[in-house]
Amino acid sequence: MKNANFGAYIKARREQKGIPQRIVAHALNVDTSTLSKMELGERQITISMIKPLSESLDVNFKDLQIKYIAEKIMKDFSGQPFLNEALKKILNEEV
Amino acid sequence: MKNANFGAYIKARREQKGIPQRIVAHALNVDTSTLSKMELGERQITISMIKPLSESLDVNFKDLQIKYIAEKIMKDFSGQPFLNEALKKILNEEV
DNA sequence: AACTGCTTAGACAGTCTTGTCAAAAATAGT
DNA sequence: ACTATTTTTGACAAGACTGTCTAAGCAGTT
Repeated sequence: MKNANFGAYIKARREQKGIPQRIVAHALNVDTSTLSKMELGERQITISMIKPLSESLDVNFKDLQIKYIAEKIMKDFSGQPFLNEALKKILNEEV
Repeated sequence: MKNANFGAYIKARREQKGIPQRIVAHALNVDTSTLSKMELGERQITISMIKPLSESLDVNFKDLQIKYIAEKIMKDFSGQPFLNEALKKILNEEV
């Protein structure tokens, strides 16, 4: 897992499809200024934005949510000695 | 994983050992008012506090970190349909 | 009752984060 | 070059959050 930036990924996807910020910003109920900052990592993207993001960008919701969550966790906890054990604990208890 | 509260757990442990807030608060470089609020869930406990917490409370660091991280992740993402897949993704890539 | 130590509550200023606005900068289309 | 559209920037007010201080509440002791 690279220290990838989710905002940059969103931006790349959006440009790939030729969709202007205007469209995506509207789906998120923010203005383009806010979306621009999200893409540049200057504003947080919240978990509740993943659905409208996936829809307005026409990308797979499942993949996007997985990517988002994984990156967020790595951002918060990468380098912690027992991160893996914590993840396993959740997986085991969440049966 | 119950919707357990980490602060409450810390508090229970501390009382179990008969350690006053004064001691733990000093280890964390905060005053007892702040620690009280942490125990009651009115202030955040950060990952960097886990080490001094484990030391001042004489509890196993590994267990405490695992518990802290697992609860934090559940707090942020429980209910998300693809949380498990995101955790597996991290575990697979972090070899 | 008074005293001691422990814990909690409320108020507070300081800091950080948020989304918006207006303007500037960059890009594309003609 | 000009125009229209898109994107970024900086400033800003509003709100949330942090740790501290002070004082209150509580239990035990003398």
